[in-house]
Amino acid sequence: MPYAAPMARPERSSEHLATRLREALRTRGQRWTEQRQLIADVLVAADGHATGAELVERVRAHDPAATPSTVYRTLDLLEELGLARHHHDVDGRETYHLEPGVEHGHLHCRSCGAEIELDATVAAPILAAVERATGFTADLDHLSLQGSCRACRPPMSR
Amino acid sequence: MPYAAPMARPERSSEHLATRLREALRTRGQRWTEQRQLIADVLVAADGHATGAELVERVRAHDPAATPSTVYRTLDLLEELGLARHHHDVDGRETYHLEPGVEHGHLHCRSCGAEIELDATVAAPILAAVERATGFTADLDHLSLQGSCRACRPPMSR
DNA sequence: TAGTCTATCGCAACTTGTTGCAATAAGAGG
DNA sequence: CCTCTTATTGCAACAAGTTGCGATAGACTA
Repeated sequence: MPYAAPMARPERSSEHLATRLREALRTRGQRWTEQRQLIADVLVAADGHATGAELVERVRAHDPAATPSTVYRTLDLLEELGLARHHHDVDGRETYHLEPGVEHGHLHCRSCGAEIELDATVAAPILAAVERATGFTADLDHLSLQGSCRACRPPMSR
Repeated sequence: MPYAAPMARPERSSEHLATRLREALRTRGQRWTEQRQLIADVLVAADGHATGAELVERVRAHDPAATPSTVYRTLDLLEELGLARHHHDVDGRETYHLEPGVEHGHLHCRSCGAEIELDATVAAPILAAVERATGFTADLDHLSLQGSCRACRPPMSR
């Protein structure tokens, strides 16, 4: 049994993101454009994680007229609408991913570079420990730890 | 009794950092320069936390000839020598602080903006919970959580 | 003190994002 | 289909860091 099993994800088809985006924009009096469709599609295609710069590059591959400012503004918008998230990776670069619908945290292994996602069930005892130790209610979505994963941890340390 | 008391810090005088830096540089065949002295002094004076840009600005206030590249390279060097640390704040900006000699993590309250430092004693049960839940050995130095502190948490939530 | 080796510095160009503003175009109404 | 309002876009300038390279200057030796 894996100790941090990949979580089951809700559907993530391009059509669904596009639809949700389109509806959210309508109700806010905002506009549906081809660029926004394209950016949503690219983000879907990048399913795992992608940095801002990577997304800009991929969007421009499809539509050279698109500018970084548009891409970043659209990503901000997706985030505002709760359809995507970003956090800053170890080098400070922005990393975007679709909002999986399920809150989750990240573990980053400094030896092998692995990124492990942490779902609410696995994280619950951790958040409970935070609360007991500090009185602080932490957001799972912003829980991002670095260290050594089980495979990389030197057997003798501690 | 505060739930996350400020930790007792070891001495942090400018002289001590400068001395440690000078010695570390010597043993590595590296050089002691006025700029490095100045940058170390500025970092000491900024005791709490300071962003990279703030440090650059303060260094240039004392020595307008200093360039950003030199400041950032020196900060990297201090980090390599274990004398300073940096992490990325909520906006992705680099925040530097002196290595306090004691590992610690950070809690950031999203309501009031408070930054709370978390020492090893307080954090121990949290790291233990991480290990139990995931098999992952986390670095306290990179533990950085966002959420609501005890004072800001809405009384009825959860 | 002078000479030598090479680490460090300043510069300039580049990367990753962000922001203000004028031009464009989405979408609603006639 | 045309018009009008204003959200969105592209542009250009800026902010925060990073990197390669030639010039400068520590620090060791004689």
